[in-house]
Amino acid sequence: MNSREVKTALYKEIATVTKALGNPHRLEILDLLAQGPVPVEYISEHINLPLANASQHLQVLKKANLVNVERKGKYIFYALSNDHVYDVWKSLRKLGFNQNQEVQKLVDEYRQQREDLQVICAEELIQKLETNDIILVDVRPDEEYRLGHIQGAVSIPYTEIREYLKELPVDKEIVAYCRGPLCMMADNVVQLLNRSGFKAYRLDVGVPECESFGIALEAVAT
Amino acid sequence: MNSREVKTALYKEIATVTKALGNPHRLEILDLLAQGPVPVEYISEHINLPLANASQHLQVLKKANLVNVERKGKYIFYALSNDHVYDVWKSLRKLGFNQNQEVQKLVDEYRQQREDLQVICAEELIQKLETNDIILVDVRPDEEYRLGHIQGAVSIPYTEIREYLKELPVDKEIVAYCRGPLCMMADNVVQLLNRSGFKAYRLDVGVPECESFGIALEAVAT
DNA sequence: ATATCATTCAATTAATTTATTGAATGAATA
DNA sequence: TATTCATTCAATAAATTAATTGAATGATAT
Repeated sequence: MNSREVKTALYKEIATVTKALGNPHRLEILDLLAQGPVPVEYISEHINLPLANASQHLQVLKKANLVNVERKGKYIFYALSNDHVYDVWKSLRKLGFNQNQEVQKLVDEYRQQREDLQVICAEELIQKLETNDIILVDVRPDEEYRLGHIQGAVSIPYTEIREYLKELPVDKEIVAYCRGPLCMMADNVVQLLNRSGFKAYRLDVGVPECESFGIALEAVAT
Repeated sequence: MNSREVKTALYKEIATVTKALGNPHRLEILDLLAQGPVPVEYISEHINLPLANASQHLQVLKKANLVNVERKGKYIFYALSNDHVYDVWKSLRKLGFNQNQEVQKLVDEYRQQREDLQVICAEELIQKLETNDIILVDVRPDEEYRLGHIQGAVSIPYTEIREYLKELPVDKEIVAYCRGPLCMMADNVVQLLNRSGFKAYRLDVGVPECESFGIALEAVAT
């Protein structure tokens, strides 16, 4: 095997993995799996994809070694096979945001309620946690909260936020977070909270990035 | 536009960019463009791809905003549109190496002459440059050397190394480098040098990564 | 042991991607 | 202004990918 042949084979191999990533549904699956291992059914429901279809895409990811499979009782749980996978997704996301005006426009349009939407970064959260007495709210589905959430956060799924409006203290700042930059669950919650008289912020990173910023996580023991 | 529609559009946009990356030839083009802006013809020759085919792939990259186009005289130069593109390629490369045993096997097999191949990392190069009196050799094609190389390096394209064997001093250590981890030009040179009685190493990073390790680059004024 | 049911498979169709060929463009130089 | 030639376009055929449907697995738990 000469150098040209090795090179051809190398790029082919890496392109195979890249191809497995090059599908909107599969990217969304990875973004969801970054929250923690979940069964096929959960994926199918949460990203609005027929079950057989979700399974098929998972097979593609599995063949590319991007996900791990583990059976627990009745369900088969899929998980990202390691941190490199999320790293790639992060850099793809960043590239998409910076290269593609379409992407930026989409997010900007959806977040045009920016007067109501104050975003804070990881460092600001750490500072607020140290100096202020804030309430940290995890607005993802409860399943994902249980798999892992920021230390001290309470779980209020975005679908249930209205029921908690009366219970939340108006005199404390509230920081809401969700899956990550492309996730809009926190946006909606923060908007509603601010319009209801609270002082609320959204965290600009999601649970998967937290540890790299020195934000400790914890999980609900099962 | 509701949240589901925004999400679908977002993932679709990012998947479009990812798809543009998901082809072996296009990945190799990006790896080459990371060395500096070159015309279509240069790409076609160096990655062994018919001209019309190379052009076609470049159009795909262009449509995805991954490359910039600039005419200079007779030639049209293509370049990576920004650092994010190389970041993605880097993380894909890392993922490919870690996930895919095929990739590792390929590189290992090609480098099975490991007795002859001592690899040093960026930090070790910096140390050697400070303490020892070494010779740093850029073994890429001269065009790429001129576009940018490590400060103080001399250009000895790997195709011409045999002609320089007599001129190189046997009493100094030699460090050779090339395009990056997937590039084998330095491997071949280092192997030949060591078998010819020199003390030679290969640098494990390429020119594009150098600056992030604090290794200064310089270019030949045109 | 068997019924349940979460998941995968299989087969079809439609859509997209790729390589190849030769012709067309169009900017730059003489 | 004409000619050169680097690059792109266009058209075709082959190969790959994706969605859909309903049937088939096969491990779990009763």
